[in-house]
Amino acid sequence: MKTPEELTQIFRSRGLKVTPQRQSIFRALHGSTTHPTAEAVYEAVSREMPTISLRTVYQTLNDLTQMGELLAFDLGTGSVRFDPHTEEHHHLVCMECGKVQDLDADFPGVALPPGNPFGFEVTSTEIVFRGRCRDCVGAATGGDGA
Amino acid sequence: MKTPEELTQIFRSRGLKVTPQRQSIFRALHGSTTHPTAEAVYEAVSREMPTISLRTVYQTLNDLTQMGELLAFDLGTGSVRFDPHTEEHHHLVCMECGKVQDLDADFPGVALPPGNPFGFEVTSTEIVFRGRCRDCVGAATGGDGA
DNA sequence: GGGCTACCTAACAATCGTTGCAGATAAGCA
DNA sequence: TGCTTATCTGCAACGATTGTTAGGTAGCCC
Repeated sequence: MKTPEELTQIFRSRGLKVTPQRQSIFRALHGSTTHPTAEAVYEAVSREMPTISLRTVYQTLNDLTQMGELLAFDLGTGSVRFDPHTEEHHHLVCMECGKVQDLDADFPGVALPPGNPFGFEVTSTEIVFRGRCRDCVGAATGGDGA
Repeated sequence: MKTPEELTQIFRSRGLKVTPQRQSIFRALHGSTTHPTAEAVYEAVSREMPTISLRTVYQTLNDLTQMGELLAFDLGTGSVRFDPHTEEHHHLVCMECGKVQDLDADFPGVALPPGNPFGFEVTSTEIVFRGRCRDCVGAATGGDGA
């Protein structure tokens, strides 16, 4: 994720206005290491700007996504998540609590079979490991959730 | 996907009734090689049973999913898709038309780093190739969509 | 065949995430 | 400062899905 300052430059250079709302969203995203939903970003921003509307947050997140400064993905957890980490990487999805972790490992063997039998033009490859995160494993085997 | 006959057995053995509606849904799924939405299953079944309600289709699809006879997944195409192909496999997702194709290839190198640094317990691994399907590539490069 | 009970339909409301719209507001520039 | 135009906000609406209710139907077991 670029810094709020860089994003400000980018917005200006595209003729987009840099409003306090947008700056607040930039900061929220820059400080986030998770994969927030639009709702989560809205909550974070609301703390310093209580009058911001959810609509504006969606709008700005979509703008950033279209500009490639943010990735949007939907792993079946109910709502779209935004990822400030725009380089190709993979995900660990906990089926119990819905948490999503980044995985930066490289998987060199992952490519479509040679000859491209599907005629499919691959833009990005994502590996999703589903299962249970450390916390949920611990809660189940060790401390029985109490 | 098990055959309609097998599913009939399974339902019976669980004390669930095997109604014509359910049988029709079994058939629709068994004959499907795609990843239909609930709506698509509803349309297919409606052809041979026009009075069936969408509610019943949702109900039965959820039952099958809970029994593990069907996989439900959401790749960000707007609605949940059901996959009669319950063995581990992968997907090609067209970002243009939303189509989803199965990929049965095996990727032996895909596993979390040894030592399990994340404490993550993997249940299933899915690889999602995003890009453009044959049809959309063809429409863009060749016949300009006409 | 009869009875119990699950199941089905129909209709409607509600939920949730997300987006369209219209009018008010303010950023950026001269 | 003043203007132009992008942006913001609030609200309504949308699409997918589920809950509910009531009444009728029919599967399954004896």
